[in-house]
Amino acid sequence: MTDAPTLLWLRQDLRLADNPALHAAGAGRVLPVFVLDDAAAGRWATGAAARWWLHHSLARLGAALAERGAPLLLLRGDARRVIPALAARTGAAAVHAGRHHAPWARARDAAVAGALQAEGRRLELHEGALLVEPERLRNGQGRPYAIYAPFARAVMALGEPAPPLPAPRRLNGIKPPEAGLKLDELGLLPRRAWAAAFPDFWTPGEAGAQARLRGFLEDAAGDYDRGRDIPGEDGTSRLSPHLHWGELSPRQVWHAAAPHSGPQGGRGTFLREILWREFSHHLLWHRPELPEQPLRRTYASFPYQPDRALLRAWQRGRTGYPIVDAGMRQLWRHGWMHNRVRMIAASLLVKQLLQPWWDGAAWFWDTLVDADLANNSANWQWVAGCGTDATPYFRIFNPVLQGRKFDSGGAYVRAFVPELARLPDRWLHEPWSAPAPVLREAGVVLGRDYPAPAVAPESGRARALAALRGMKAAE
DNA sequence: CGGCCATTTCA
DNA sequence: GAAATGGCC
Repeated sequence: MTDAPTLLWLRQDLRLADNPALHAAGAGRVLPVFVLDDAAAGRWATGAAARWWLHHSLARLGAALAERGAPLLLLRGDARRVIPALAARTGAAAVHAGRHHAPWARARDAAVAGALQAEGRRLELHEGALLVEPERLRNGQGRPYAIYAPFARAVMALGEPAPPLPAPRRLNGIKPPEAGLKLDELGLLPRRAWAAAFPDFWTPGEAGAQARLRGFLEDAAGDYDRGRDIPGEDGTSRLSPHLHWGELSPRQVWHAAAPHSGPQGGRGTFLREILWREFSHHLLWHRPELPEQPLRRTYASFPYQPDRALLRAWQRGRTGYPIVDAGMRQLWRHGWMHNRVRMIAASLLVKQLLQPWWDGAAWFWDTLVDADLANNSANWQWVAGCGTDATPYFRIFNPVLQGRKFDSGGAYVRAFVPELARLPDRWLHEPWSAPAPVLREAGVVLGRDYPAPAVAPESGRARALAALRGMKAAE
């Protein structure tokens, strides 16, 4: 069976370059396959915005693979059944796939490996989604790192990751035993016009990822230390959705960014952001309860006050806090929110509005094109104060001060909250404080054109600290 | 990857 | 009296 074909099972590694699974499978006759598998993912099935991305990414990947002689087979169903069945029909000796570290994916891969093995075939999982595999990194006590700073130091101390693999020029594809589904038949695109503006901001697919990486390193990376915190500027890399779907590997990013500078300066800061992604993924690997349970167990008794109306006001960008509302509306329109504003918006929901962090996480999961179980869960726990390396609960963002500091010219708020556009900078981040003549001049009636604050500015912080004391008393 | 407030420092 | 500093929540 030396000429037995192999399956290349693509999941979250939708690229040709630096793809170890493709590299291994592409040595012989190969059938690339993608399976839309919502069953195994359960409640963490890909959210609506990420599905939009996936649709377009698969379109580009399918074209690139077909060009090289191995068209992509699209299927839907439970991969625990679909992959072994396809392997049997093609007579494949091996299935190659990139490692996928989410808890549900680990369980699924174990089941697939078992089913294949029972028929004398094998599942080969390849590295490449992370810079360092989670099993490989331990602290002085032999335990996984729980704090970011020593984690990042340890990763940096490992030195350069291996150089990226080239993309194959030609592939020896086999004829699939079935026609599979057309891309449209996967039903990934939203029915409503919600995502209509996404194409103005994103180019899913490997070429778009490379273009974005090069553009960022040429334009914004040098000023990243400052620019990354200004939501009104295009100062971040915006690589997160590309990284989530594996259109780009972290070691490709590393090797593209590192040559330009040492550990200091904009590129060093940028690489440390890439390490936050790495840290979140390691955390999820070692603490699979991360999406569901607070890592600090005392927070299980935190007295959240679930309120559907408050949650909805936050989701729709109608909290009455301009910087937060701008962020929530950016999220709805672009499928993405600037990182600085994510922190402010999340902090307001959890601390001032006393809404459960998992409700916020669920909304982000459905609306972010970069929704990623590790990053999303870890960062929400960080904001909520219940993560291992979390911001202390009493560290409560003041949305007015944050707005003044990071959107001082008001470009961001004016872009997404047009009803406040004519307010002068002085009052833009706290319209409730503006004198009546100023509001009149700007054509704003609070409560009609723009909501009054969902929680009174002077009481939000006190409420949050009172709730924290409530939790400690309940221990 | 804070904010608040008391206190100090310097114009 | 504004701006910087430091302890505490």
